[in-house]
Amino acid sequence: MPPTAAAGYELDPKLPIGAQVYGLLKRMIIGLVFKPNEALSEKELALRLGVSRTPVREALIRLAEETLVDVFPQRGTIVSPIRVAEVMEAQFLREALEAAVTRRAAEQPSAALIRDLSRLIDDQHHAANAGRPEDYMPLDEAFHRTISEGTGMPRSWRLIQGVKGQMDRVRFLSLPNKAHLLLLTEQHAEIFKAIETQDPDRAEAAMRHHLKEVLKTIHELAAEMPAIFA
Amino acid sequence: MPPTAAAGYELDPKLPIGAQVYGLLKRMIIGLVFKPNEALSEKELALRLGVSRTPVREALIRLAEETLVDVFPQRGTIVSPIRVAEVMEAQFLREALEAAVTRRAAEQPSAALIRDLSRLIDDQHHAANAGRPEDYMPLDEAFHRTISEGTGMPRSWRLIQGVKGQMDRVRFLSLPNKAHLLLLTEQHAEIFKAIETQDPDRAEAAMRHHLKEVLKTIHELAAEMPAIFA
DNA sequence: AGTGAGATACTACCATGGCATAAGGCTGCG
DNA sequence: CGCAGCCTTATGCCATGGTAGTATCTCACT
Repeated sequence: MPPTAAAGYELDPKLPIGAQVYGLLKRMIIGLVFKPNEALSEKELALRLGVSRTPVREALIRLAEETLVDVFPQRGTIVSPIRVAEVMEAQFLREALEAAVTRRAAEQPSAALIRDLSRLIDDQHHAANAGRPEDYMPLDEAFHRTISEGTGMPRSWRLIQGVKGQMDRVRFLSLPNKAHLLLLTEQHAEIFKAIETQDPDRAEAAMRHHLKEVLKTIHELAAEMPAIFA
Repeated sequence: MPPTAAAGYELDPKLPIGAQVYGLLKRMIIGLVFKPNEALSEKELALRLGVSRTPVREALIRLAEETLVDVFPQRGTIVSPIRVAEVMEAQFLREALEAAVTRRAAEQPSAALIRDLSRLIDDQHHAANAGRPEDYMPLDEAFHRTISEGTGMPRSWRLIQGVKGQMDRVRFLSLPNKAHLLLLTEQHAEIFKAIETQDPDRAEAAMRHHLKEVLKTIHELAAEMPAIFA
């Protein structure tokens, strides 16, 4: 999880500042530290992060491309509201991409891919039983990233990540419980088995089914908390 | 050397400079005005375009995300070489996205979509018979964009555009002749008919077949002119 | 002649300052 | 009392200067 809004932004001056600011702001937006419709000022962010406005601006431009912020020229920048239509489109695009990649993975899985996925599922099983979502989420992310990158498609993961932000923000609204984490792990295992046994149809179907889990919560949440939706 | 670059590439000071520089550089890279592996200096580009280095830098960052340029921190920026593996991945991702969108379009096509596509195909037929590729390319682009945006998925077009650059650069190497333009139009018409008659399977298949046309030329070209490939 | 170390010249990177523009409040008039 | 127009204030946008880092070139030394 990101540091809180109040304290502890530790930026490493040795690494490119712009990229760090981007990652930090993105995590804070997804983690709802910055709420939808909240104003984000270049000047104020730069002040609070202890950097100049240039890298902040670069980060905001990148976030705007992912529609996590809305930039109004000469007026201001706000955290974008959660627009149901956009979340649905993101879901659709992610499913299209990840289903295709998973199918490809199942066609010719490398030994390294099998090994990495297997290990990740073990770790997920432990984290799920511990019941701590904050430990689980990075493992979930790693699972999906590994399928893309382990199949020789690094760019597909970057595209998926770009659309995923909208969905993650919704997901963050509902803290999954232990049972839910175990269910997710079970679905991951199913995807893995299909890849391992080189069954593309089954792998694609399992991935599509898995991704639809997120969708289920959206409509419930939209009804519960309409304030932060567009 | 004049303060502005080659004629026809001038910038409107009233519009956001950064976005204009991005579009201009992208067109020049795809159009091979800037050759693969050619060095691009922030300072020199700014000088030639008559703007400051800041918007040039912003444009280069965006182009780097599309892997049209490679930025080496503190060293320099070059036009990325045409990497066959990247072109193949771009092709794969584009097909996954556009096949899904086309299927969706065929499920519930709006009247406006039918009308717009129909008109575009007429225009393409005329441009193809005239045999001028430079007139045809914008129409081709519009056809694909219209399917995405006319189906309520504006973001899908942005993703497609992001990966398309790599492929367009390859396509630019082989000037299509009149027969080829007519073939493309025929394929567009087939996609259109499938959408119009609400036949998702046929629409998706037609789009996949259409997109594979580009692939055919890649390997031939890679053999012909290995110099500009990675 | 070959090699290594240092100076140099280049790069992208970040900081800062001035600018134009648009929203919102205030004032004066109807 | 209501509305229109000005003005203040804040914003993002662009220009420019300084900094740190890297490759190359030079020259001394082996």
